[in-house]
Amino acid sequence: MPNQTPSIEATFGALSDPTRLAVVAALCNGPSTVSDLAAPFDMALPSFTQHLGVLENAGLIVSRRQGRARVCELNPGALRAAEDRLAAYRLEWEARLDRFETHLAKMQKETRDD
Amino acid sequence: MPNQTPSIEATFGALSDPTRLAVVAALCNGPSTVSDLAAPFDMALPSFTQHLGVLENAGLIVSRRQGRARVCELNPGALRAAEDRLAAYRLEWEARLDRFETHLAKMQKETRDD
DNA sequence: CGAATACTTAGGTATTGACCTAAATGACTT
DNA sequence: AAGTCATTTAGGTCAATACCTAAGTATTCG
Repeated sequence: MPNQTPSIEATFGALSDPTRLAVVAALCNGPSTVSDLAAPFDMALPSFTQHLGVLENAGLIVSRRQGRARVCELNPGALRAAEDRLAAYRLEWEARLDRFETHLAKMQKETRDD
Repeated sequence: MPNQTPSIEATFGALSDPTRLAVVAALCNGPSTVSDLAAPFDMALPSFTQHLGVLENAGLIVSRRQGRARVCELNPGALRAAEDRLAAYRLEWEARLDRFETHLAKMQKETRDD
């Protein structure tokens, strides 16, 4: 069996390599076989399929056998999950900044009122 | 000198570790010193500061010396950059799906019209 | 069936990454 | 100036990752 719902760390880890990032970009244009995906890279095939394994374990791609080839496809759900996670951090930080600024404004007002 | 504008791979790599992800989460609540950040982790300090170094090289945090302590702070710009990159992939994929569905619909219509 | 195609499996090397301890620095405190 | 606190530097271990070559399996084609 492939894996459970992959951790967000695994997703980010999968995206932390230029080869794998390029594969994700390529798959934006639609599903593709392993060898078509591998063609642009100056890398032995077993090394390349290892990268595909990382992407698949991270849930970023799915694949199915089709005859003697294997077709890979992007899973936009995983992209969205990573995106949402980052947005949550950023929003939390921005909310804190807002609170801080409100607090500062109140302090200044109180100082004026003394 | 610290570094140039960090690559998106470096950013994702920095986010691919549970310790570092927890640091990012902690820094959402505001700036903090190295030892305050380190306190929750069962890890020697030099190991922990190595993680901070990875986050800083990736542009996810910035730090300044303050007396004998070092204060770290989140850089939401880097979060946003990573978020935008993921969104771009996802949107490209979704646009492709739309085109594909439009194409399918047209094919069906033409078949009916034969 | 035999040859070609599309991958996968097996197994090895070299670099990187995550941790550690011990010792050094730099900055306040008394 | 001596002591303490916050962090860094130095240097070493162990496991994981990124690659490789060679050989195997599965599928299609002639």
